Amino acid sequence: MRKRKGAGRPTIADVAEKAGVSTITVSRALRDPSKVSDHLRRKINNAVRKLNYVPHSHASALASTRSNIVGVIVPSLTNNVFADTLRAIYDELDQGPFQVQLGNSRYVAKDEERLVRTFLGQGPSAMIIAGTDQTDATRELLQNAECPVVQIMEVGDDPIDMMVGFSHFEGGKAAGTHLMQKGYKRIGFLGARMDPRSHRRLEGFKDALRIGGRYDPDLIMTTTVSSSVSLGAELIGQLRARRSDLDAVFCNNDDLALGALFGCQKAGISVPDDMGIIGFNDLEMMAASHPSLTSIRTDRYAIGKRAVEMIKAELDGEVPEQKILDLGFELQQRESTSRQK
Amino acid sequence: MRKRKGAGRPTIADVAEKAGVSTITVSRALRDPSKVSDHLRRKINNAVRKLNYVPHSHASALASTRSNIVGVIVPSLTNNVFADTLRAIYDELDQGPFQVQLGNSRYVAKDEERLVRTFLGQGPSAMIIAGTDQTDATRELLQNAECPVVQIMEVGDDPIDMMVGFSHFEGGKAAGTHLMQKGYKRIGFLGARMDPRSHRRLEGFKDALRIGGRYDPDLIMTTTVSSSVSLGAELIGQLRARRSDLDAVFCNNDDLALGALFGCQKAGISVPDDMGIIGFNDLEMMAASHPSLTSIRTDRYAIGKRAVEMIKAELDGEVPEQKILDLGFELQQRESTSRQK
DNA sequence: TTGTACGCGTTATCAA
DNA sequence: TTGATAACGCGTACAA
Repeated sequence: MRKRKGAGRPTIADVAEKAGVSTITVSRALRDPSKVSDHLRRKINNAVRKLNYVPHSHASALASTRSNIVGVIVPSLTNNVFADTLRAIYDELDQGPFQVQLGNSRYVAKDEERLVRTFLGQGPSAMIIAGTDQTDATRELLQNAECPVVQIMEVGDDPIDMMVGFSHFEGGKAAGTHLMQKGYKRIGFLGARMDPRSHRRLEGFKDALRIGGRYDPDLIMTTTVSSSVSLGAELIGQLRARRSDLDAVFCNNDDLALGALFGCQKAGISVPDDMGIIGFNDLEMMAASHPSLTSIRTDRYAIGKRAVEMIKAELDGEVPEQKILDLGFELQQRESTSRQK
Repeated sequence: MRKRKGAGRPTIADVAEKAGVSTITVSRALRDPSKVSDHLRRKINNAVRKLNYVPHSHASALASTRSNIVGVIVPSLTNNVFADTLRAIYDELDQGPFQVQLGNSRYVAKDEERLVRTFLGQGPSAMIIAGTDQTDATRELLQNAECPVVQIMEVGDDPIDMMVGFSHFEGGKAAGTHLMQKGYKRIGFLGARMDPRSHRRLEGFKDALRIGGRYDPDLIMTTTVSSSVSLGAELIGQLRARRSDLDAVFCNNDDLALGALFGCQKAGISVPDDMGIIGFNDLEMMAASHPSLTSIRTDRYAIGKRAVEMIKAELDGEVPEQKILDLGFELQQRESTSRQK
């Protein structure tokens, strides 16, 4: 007699025996209660409670070739922008039977591809992935995946499946337009990391300035170094050293904007009178600073929430109203661009 | 004949056939190459490559009652403090065969317990959990779990298994001592969230002030509201309204400290001359602000890194040098507490 | 609505 | 060092 011991915990067979039914009835009662009569369902639920039965997700995944995992891939764990979205995803998914599997691609396309491969290997219920700049191989993997796929944080023309986000090009354009409207003339751009979304913000910014006749490539200062507050102070210092007539900057993100503010304060430059500053994302601190900082507000929590809602709808067989959801953005004007003309 | 289709991808049996060996030999070659002869190992590795075989983690977990999952439970996804540690955990774990399973307890002990239950149900290779304040039930679950368990972010007397972190009590004490040394007399405390670690920082702070003869409970201002920069400005305003003679504050964390700085600037109070400010954690922005902000530096990345190293060592059967690892902290003095006496 | 029989892909057990 | 066989716990297919 060769018995293996297993994990020792109750199985669906134990529940079935206690409830006096077959295992498949228990299985059905747990996954879709409507398929089992009230009478048996009650008995089964009682047995589950008494035995403290917990479904064995690996066995379930193996038998059904479908796991309850939702794979989520983001390029950064420390960027606040993704933190809010992740929080929303966890908040939404924790209700149901799903498990989040989180991957960090570190802004490296090949790492992203590897993660997608690994996650798809688990037969996920759905995939959520940041951005629209996947490699061809990654796109193909996801297209062939038999599960809903949502690209988040931005929108574009060519979704793998679904998309929730906003247009970074339009966001950058709005920032540029705003600075011109406030009367600033020599308007610069500070950019860190310069991932594809940053590039699109820059393109939108350029577009606005060209239209306004104020585009000057000499005022654009970017680096691939990752973003930080200190870097904002550094970059604005460098740009001013190059062009002392600079009178406003659009910062790639809020960390840089805060750093630029500190840099100006150290150099004795008055914000907003001698220098206008606008950031991107509108993190909580932007409203609290002194002077308060203008920014482009994006609803990152909503992006995560809606992404999960779209997934749930598709899994429930609902026909989606739209595959692409543009949540837009909103310019929050504050003191840093409100100069007395 | 009733064939089910499976996931369609190559299985260990396909590899075995191609290599001309049995399945179990392939299994062994993959898990512990030293158990298989060079000759067969080479053939197997070739077959794996040719078929593009990827092990099926659910099947493995089912058969072995042990998954490659490392469960990680933190109380917040948006708090930068945990973001750095998480990044380290992902960096370390991405190398090996492990998968991170991340849970967000939202600072709710019951949610934490539920997550622990769920994760343990997956037969994890290890568990990492923030803090030392688990419920009795959670402790018992983890104690009975047949895997390494590391409590992170703080150290204490009574580890479930292992611990990596530092003493929040001592950190708070160092902050209080520093403010007294700099000559501040009426020293307050600003605290948000007030989770157990915040409480221990406060206790350390009180201890220092009592020793220095400067303890005044009237100068302690706390709230259970979650921390933010805006809140820092608000709290220091409230505390000053109550006690206009306040001349320094120890802020529970850096967000509050930055907010307190902004609050002072708005009210026309000079930092550090009329108000000393010290934060906790030393986020990157603290060195960049104007004036720069003193803080207690903690090495959050190292905490994650060391936690994973301890896990790997224990899984490799090594005898740990120590079950409790205190990584300490370091006071970073900056302008916000450097007044001209 | 309920049940029977079997397979999902892997590893533990025992034997050689 | 290698292999045959039987689990691991559950869901699918088919039948009643």
